[in-house]
Order: sequence, then C-alpha cells, then structure tokens
Amino acid sequence: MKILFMGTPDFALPTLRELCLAGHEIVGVVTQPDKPKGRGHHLTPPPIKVFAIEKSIPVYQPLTLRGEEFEQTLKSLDPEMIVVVAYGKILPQNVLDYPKYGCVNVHGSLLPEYRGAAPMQRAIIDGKTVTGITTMLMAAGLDTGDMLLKCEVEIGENDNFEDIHDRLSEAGAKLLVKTVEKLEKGEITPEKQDDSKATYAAKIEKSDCLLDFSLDAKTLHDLIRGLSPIPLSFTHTPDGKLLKVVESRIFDAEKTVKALPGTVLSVGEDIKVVCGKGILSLLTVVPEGKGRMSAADFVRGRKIAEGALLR
RNA sequence: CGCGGGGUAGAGCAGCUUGGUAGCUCGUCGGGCUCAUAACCCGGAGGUCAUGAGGUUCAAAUCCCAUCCCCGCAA
Repeated sequence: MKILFMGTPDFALPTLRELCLAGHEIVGVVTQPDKPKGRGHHLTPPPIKVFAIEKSIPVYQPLTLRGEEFEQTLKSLDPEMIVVVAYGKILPQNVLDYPKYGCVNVHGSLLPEYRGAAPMQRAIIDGKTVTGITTMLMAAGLDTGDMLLKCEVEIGENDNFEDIHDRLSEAGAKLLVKTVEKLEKGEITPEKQDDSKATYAAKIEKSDCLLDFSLDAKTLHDLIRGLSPIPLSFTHTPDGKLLKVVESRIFDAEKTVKALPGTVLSVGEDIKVVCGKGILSLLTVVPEGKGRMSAADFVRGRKIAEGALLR
C-alpha cells in the first residue's frame, strides 16, 4: 500500500515504525515544522522527522495544508491512503478526499468518548479503569469520523500519563497496521459514532494542574498521575515556592482529619497531606528551581515540616 | 543571544549579603540502651567547597573574571 504518513510527536513513532516493518511503501512523511524548544530555544526537529530521515523517507513540513503547494505535493506522492497520528493540524477537505482508501486516524480513546486533544490524560484524571485506541476514517469534524477498529487497554490504579501514553502508542501501532490490512481487503464495515454518547477531552490548561486539597484523596491522586510526568500538577509550600508532584499514593481514601485541607500531617519517607476526604501520600516531587527528587530527600533538605500548609 | 535556579561528605541542603577553625537532616561504620526495632543515646570515618598553579586580599566556599556541567520555567 502506498501510504502518506502524517504525525509529529513520540506518540506517532511506533505507528510509523510498524507500518515500515509491515512492508508498506511510505511515500512520504508530513510533520510539523521544526520549532524552538528547550533551554536556549534551539530549533528542534519533531521525533517523526528524525526517524524518517534515518529511514530515508522524504519529509514535508508545510506551514499549511491548504492551497496549491500542498495539493501539488499530494499529487506527486499519490498515496492510496493517508495515516494520521497526532499530527497537530486540521486536514482540509481536499486532502481528506484525495486517497482511494481515505484518511485513517489513530485516536487514544474508545470513541465516541474523549474526542479531542487530551484523551489519555482526561481518562486517567476521571479515574477510568479502561481506555483504548480507536482507528477511524477521518471526517470534517473533530474525531467524529466513522470507527474502524478498537482495542482496550486497562488503566492500573497507579498508572500515570506516561505509562498509558506508551502502552497506547504501541497498541495504536498494532491496531493501525491491522486496520490497514483489513481495509485493503474490504473486511471492515465503518461504524458511525453515537454522537449522543460523545464526550470531549479538552486540552490540559495550567489551571487544570493546581492541586485543590479540599477535594478527596482519590480525585487528587488521579489528577496527579494523569498529569505526570508532563506537565505535572503543582501546589505551593508555605514560603510561596512552587512544588510539583510527580508521584503519589492514596494513603487512606476515607479517613477525615480535623485539619485544614493541605496540611502536612507527617514527613519522613513520604509527605502525608490532609485532603477534603482521605489522606494523600506524596512520593516524588519537583521543587522550584530543582530537579525531581523523592519526598524523603525533599524532607531531609528541611524544605518542609509537619504542620505546613500546601495551597 | 527567551527567563530563572544550582554545582559544598554517599543523598538532600545551610553557610556566601557583613571574607577569618567546614555545618545540618539522613545514610554509613563502631559502641551503648532495649524483650525488640526503621526508635533512642554516645562516638568515628568520609569534603580538591564544579574547573582555572586566574584576579583582589595578610586571609576566599564567601568578593571579581573566565570556562564546563546540571536543573526548573516558558515554548
């Protein structure tokens, strides 16, 4: 199959890799332009570009897919199918319509739930125990296309975003390859999404990341792991310094303590914090201006004491 | 030239503003107490204070200069 691949971050990497291994002809890779990244704002190529160059696949980084220029590119490559995984731009109708087998997208949720930008994070934050991958034929709306194949992935009680991200990106790669095979043989009947059951997973905002200890321990734990290791949830120590939380555990889900939520109950190997309901144990943190360290190390540096209020 | 923090004992840090004996919480080793312990008490080992036969000074972890490295934010 002559496939044009469109994707940008690490999440898309396994899919491109598996497509290559499956022996498909990747006629080109479309990815976002290099962007200033990291300390010093050096221009950094997206992971997909790095991989494509290694494999000697032609790379295209158009500023826009609209207009003559990309239309010409598309015609010259003449793909039979376009595979899109976390590309980061909206595909215009003329692109959607071009390939014989259509544009197939890998989405990190069990559609129609969690359409949108941050399906994995939102599923964890909501405390879901199962999520998955859906492949679909892309349509004009946001993640509204007809569904092709699905596979489920369990979310463990302490799994974080990274765990789920890695698991789903691998699962997505396998499912996509399978989808391509079956689609080519005409073995899939696309299934319409039930719009009435659709939910939307909005992009993570900074305001989503502030820990509100008046919530219960389970909710906070889910938020912390859903945002870890990026962008990380945060609170503030009494001196006003930022304190990000990388890893937590529910110490006690039910116990209510007569103290202001956010109060540090004890320090030692972990930092136990009073919540609206229950007690949360912080295990790994990132203090302002520092790197990640265990709660025990943070405590040894005498950066926090029993009775301190986090807010 | 995006903004900022930092490099001091195995770990996490203080000390630097106002130069003058290397300090804290842990860990580690030895001893003690205890029915017992990750608890408690006593004692010890362990540091070129990132680098520079740099600058200033009677004297530099501390002030000045240069270089290297690490990290957070922002994107």
